[in-house]
Amino acid sequence: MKACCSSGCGHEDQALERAKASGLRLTSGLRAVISALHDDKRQLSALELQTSLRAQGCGSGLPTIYRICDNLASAHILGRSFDADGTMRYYLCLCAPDTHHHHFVCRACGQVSEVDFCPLEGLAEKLRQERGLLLEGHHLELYGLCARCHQGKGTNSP
Amino acid sequence: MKACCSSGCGHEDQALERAKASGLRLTSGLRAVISALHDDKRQLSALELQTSLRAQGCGSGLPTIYRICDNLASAHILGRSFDADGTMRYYLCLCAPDTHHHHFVCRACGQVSEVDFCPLEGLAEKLRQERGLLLEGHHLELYGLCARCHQGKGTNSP
DNA sequence: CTGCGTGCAAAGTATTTGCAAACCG
DNA sequence: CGGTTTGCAAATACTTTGCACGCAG
Repeated sequence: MKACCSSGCGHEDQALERAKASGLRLTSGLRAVISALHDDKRQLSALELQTSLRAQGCGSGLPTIYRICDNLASAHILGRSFDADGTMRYYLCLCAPDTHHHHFVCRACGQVSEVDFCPLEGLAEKLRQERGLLLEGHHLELYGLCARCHQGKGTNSP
Repeated sequence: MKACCSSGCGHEDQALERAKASGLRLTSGLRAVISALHDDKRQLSALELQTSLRAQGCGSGLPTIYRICDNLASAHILGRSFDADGTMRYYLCLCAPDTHHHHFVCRACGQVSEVDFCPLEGLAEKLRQERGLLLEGHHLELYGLCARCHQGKGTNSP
């Protein structure tokens, strides 16, 4: 029983469709990467992805995994970030590529929730008036406890 | 004529004091790192720091620079972040260690301004009520054009 | 069939570690 | 003087690249 997004979950197929639309070939490695990131909703490093792919029976090497992820990131299907020790991590980006949104990372289970609004609404205006700073963008990552880890008081282990 | 913080600028001395208070020895390498980060207000990588130190006549090697920065970061005198290609960068953190604040990085000149308020005031409440997410912290980086690069329309080159 | 995607091996680059010598306090 | 800091060399870890082969479309 795979944990999924609450809704009927066409997310995985949707990601594959978008990959195809971007001109990528739907190879077994690519499918496995999307599937892995979809099931395990944490941000995964290349090494973790490889482990996960092996469990699916896909023996892709690290270079291949990096390349698949690069391709998917270029197509805005995956996002990339760096964790505290500088390791690159990938996550499935379900929102439309042009939708401004943020990520909430659970400190306990590592799961990532997408937050579809931006809490920095009036900030650009404020910074411009008070400091003369022209705000063009921002990078925001939220962390804490997700609903399950918080309410259940237990670890929502993946 | 060194560009400085507008005010009388005891920032450099203040950082050194804090380092001493944390039990660090005020060696020439440490002084040079603080001085470099103070003058050039961008976020610097270890390699850039080395170049800058050499200009000051300090020939410290990379491992030493990493160690100095580690020490200063542990004492909350430096902050660390990773740029888009995963390289570690250090910056002087002038606010008190327990003051919650953020950084605005100028896209043109690279200079970092500290923003001493937090634009995410009501967010924790909102996330908890609407999604059951318990927000414990966040990482926010703002980028755009600083006052000089914006108003002067020229590049405020360092 | 045609060329993108993959596998493997090897190269790079950034960062860390070990140990003896140098230095701060 | 005693323990922290440094220098150098070498190790480690992560990521990228080159090239021949295989598979998707």
